[in-house]
Amino acid sequence: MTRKRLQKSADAPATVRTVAALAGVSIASASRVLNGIGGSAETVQRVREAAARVGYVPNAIARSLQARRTGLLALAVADIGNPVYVEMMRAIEEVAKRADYQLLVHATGADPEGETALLEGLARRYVDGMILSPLRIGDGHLTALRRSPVPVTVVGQLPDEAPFDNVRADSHTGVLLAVEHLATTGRKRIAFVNGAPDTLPGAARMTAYRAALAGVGLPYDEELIEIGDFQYAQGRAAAARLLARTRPDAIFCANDLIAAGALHELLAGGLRVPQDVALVGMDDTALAEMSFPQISSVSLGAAERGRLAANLLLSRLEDPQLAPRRETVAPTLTVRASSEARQEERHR
Amino acid sequence: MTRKRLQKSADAPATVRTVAALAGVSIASASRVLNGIGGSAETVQRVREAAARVGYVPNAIARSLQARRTGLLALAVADIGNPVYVEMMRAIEEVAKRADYQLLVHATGADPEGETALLEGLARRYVDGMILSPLRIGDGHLTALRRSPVPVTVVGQLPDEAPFDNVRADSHTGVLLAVEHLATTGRKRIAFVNGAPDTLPGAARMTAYRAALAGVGLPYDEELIEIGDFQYAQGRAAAARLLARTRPDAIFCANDLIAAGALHELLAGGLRVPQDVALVGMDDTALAEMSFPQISSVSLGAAERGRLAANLLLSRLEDPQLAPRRETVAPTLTVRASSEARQEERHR
DNA sequence: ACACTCGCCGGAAACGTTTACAAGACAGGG
DNA sequence: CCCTGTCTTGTAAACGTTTCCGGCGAGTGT
Repeated sequence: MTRKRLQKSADAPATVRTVAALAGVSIASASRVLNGIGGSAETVQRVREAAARVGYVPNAIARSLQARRTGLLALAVADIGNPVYVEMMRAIEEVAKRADYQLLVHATGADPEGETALLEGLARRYVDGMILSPLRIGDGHLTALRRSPVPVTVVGQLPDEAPFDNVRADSHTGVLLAVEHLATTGRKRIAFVNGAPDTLPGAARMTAYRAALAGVGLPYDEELIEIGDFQYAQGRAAAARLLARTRPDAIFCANDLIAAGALHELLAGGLRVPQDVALVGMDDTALAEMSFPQISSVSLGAAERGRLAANLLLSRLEDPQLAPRRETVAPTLTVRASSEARQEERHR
Repeated sequence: MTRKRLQKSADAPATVRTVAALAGVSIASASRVLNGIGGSAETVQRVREAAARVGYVPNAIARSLQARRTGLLALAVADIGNPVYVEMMRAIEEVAKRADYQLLVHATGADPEGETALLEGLARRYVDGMILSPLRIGDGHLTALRRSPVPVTVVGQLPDEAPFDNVRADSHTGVLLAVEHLATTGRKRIAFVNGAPDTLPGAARMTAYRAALAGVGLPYDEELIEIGDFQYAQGRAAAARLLARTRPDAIFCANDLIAAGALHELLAGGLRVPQDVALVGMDDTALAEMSFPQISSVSLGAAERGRLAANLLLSRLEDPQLAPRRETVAPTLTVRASSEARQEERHR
């Protein structure tokens, strides 16, 4: 049966059989040598040489089919332009690399079809597991998650009964931290520029804002609310509308991109930050540090969420029978120049 | 030979044979129905039903092995935290999607080992092609590129004789644009904050800066040069060193992250931008627009480079025999508030 | 009634790898 | 001299698909 064409069309990529034939051994021996298990000195030498001669590169797809694993993990995020996801990605990558997985990232662009398509595409075993951080989550997602042949860990709010590994931020406490901070430093008219209210974070932050106001004994005022999406441009436009309408003494923004936009509007309007208007963002990304003045921001622990998600996923890969787990990470507030107490003038 | 176990261990994922057995047809028929080609109404119905019952999800790995294509492209960039790569990625993704490829991104972290490892790993046919945008390029890269079984398009400088599809920016002209703009608006002491000089862009921008100075008839002054890397923090530190040492009337930065850092230092030092010191960045990313004042920046056409690279890759996938091609995209300067002409006071 | 086409079907090969298994070679110990 | 154990090798099955090909039944035209 070795009378198969030993020479293929000449430039077809070399396979293990090419190598084996050239070295004059069986494909089993060739494979063993190439994987560094067994083989007499003689065969090892011959196979190595043959492999080098034809420039043999193993076909990872075939290997994965046989091994039933690829060694790849995927991260799907809505918007990789948002630095908070970059942070999360870095954390995941570190954990993954330590367990000898490579991480691939896909930006779904917040479009739910893209996300389910990804679930139905990539997750068909191109990757061994997946971390998904959706902005919205619909029935489509849930059924896609359920059918997924590989484990998926979800970062973000998930219906309580959904049986998936899940890491969530505590937006509620995070918003509370920001509002309390602003209130205790004497601000009374605390505006809120939210992202899209039909997203999970958007909805959560909105209700948390109302609750927080009540908590510190401030009245809720429709006038002080504006809505954009979670991007810079829309956030900035929303801040502009807000400032054209009313004059808050503080603005809390649903993420740092929005906060950067608001800062821009404030400064362009000749207002001093924080003396005239204080500013607090959310996610505590590099952007908050890069702005001038630096923006106070509530961290929802993106890196920590990434780490946790990665670990959940890895442990599930080891033992698929595990019961679904759910972790929540605590927010922290970093106060920077944009919301320093009023009385102290800034100096440097 | 159908006496193979029809029931596997019960919870093993369903394969096409499971479906076929359940529907009482051959695997060939099952496969055909599942791919929507042929089949009598009767069988179509039975197979569909069986597939739904067992929650059949095709194994993409197996499919790819047979089809010898995966429908995936990869983009490897050094630092996904740099918005310029985000822009490039978006452009690539759009082109890829239109050709029915999905794009996966991997951040190599500028570490050359990671990059060659990626080439040798991913490119072993997990993806159909790859776009690589390395900061440095060594012999390791070149040989890895040569052995790669899938086509790789390189974005960035490449040795002239290297036979790979290649898209490059024109750093030289870009720097010239910036320096000429600053010079013609009356700036005489134009400082330069570079990134790592041992990277390809770093080296190119350095020599271009010297040439540009000569071009506009300004003297080259060591004092006006500082070096960081291409990140914000190092760039900012470099700008701080520069300002502690001397007093330029303009700063040109090798990318927008550095420029953002320089802006921070300038403002913190109480200097007015652009009245006291003008500022120009490079890459023209979202960051330049988000800063206050907005930063003038030279675009090296990241999106366009991405588009071109994607198209080169796609056309090579169609016809592997194509001769290697090389494209260069022209830079453009966007003047914003940070470098407006001196005499006009800014207003808004 | 016969030859022909046409659509559907199943068997089997193929994609490129790893690995279980058995067989052969050889050495050492009794 | 034989038995046993170790080491190496090759054959073949397996991973889960898709697809080539030959067969078969039904319909059509003469």
